[in-house]
Amino acid sequence: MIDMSRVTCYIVPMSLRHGLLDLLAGEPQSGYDLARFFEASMGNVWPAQHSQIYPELGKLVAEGLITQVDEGPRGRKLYQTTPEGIDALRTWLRESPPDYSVRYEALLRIFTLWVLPTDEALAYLERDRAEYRRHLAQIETAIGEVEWSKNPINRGARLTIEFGRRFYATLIEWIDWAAEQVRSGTLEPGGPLPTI
Amino acid sequence: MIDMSRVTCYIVPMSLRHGLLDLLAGEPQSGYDLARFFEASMGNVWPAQHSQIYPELGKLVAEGLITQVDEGPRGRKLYQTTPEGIDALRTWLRESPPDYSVRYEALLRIFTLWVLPTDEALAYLERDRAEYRRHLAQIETAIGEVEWSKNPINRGARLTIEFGRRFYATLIEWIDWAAEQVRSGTLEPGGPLPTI
DNA sequence: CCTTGACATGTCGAGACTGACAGGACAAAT
DNA sequence: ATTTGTCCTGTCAGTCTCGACATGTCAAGG
Repeated sequence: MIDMSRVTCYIVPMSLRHGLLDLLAGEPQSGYDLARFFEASMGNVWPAQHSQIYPELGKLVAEGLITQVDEGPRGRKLYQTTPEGIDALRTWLRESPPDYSVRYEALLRIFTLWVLPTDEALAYLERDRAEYRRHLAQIETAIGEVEWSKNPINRGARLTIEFGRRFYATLIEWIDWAAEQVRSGTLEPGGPLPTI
Repeated sequence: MIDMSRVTCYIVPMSLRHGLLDLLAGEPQSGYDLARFFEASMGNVWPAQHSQIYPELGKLVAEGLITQVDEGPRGRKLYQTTPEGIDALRTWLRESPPDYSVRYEALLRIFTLWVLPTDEALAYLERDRAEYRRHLAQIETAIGEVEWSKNPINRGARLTIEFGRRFYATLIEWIDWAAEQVRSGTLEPGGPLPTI
């Protein structure tokens, strides 16, 4: 007899695989394309290295969720999502609960900023700010360059990209505020409470 | 001879350990406290389960970065960060490059929203919106309840919490915009391009 | 008395993820 | 001719992370 009281696990992370299924639902792409595209768009909410992408593509082919539609120069393999793959995406959205948790190391570090002297903390925030400006610029470039109107897939992606834009704009506004607080001595002993 | 051309790795993730070092730098806390606190504050940028926290506390004690300062009822163990632990935090901030990547599964899903019919996509966004409102409310409660003025540690945490507040406010504004786009047929074949 | 539920600490196996390693194809420049 | 650089696919060891499992304490209420 199987002890059914023990069988309580239904968790299905596998975010990467669903990201890939989405990206391969439009134009066929290679693992190399995907790795680069991840950097620029989906990578803003779910980063992935090629070392993780290639094995996953293999599994997806084995399960019939994508197929290799062509082979280009230098062994370049082009994949595309099958109808079964699209079904898998639909099931994923419908059946599994979203994971609303956020992981952001760069912000975790701000918690610890009090261990640095004020001037060093300010320099730290300045470096972060520059990074955020880069991200914002990159997203705005993407918004300007890609043909979003093409199909529902691209227009759907445009929705998320728009969040990216607002996200980095908010980050920059926030970090300016934070720098102002630090400048006024918040991180020093007996310093003032941050004010909104 | 060691082939130095191969020694190129310096990566130090270990975010959790530094999160714990920060949290234990003020009032002594137990693993149980930390697990609960993670949910409410640091967990907004770096979630952690107790099953990961307890072993990490053991390692930190072994390395002398925290010490057990007291034992309460029910075997409750109270830890506090040592001066060496604070040094480790400072070194972390100074020597290791921040990881600016964001992981957010709930937003990854929005990429794929086009596989659902418009009405179902709208219901999906509505559920997300409710979730974001919950998070925002929780953060605003935390802002109102905690004594942020106490010390630099708490005031530093207040900086990050403030970002959480703005983050969820931005999410809600964005999702209202996204729902409006979906309502106007963006995810249907031949639908309009999202407009800002 | 005994059940229920919150408090509290811990382990474990499996899967996710990373950086490093490895190697081949093709184009352009030297 | 050969070097350099980008393109392109892949593997692997080690770490991180999670859900499930396991165990025990204490207080309150029935």
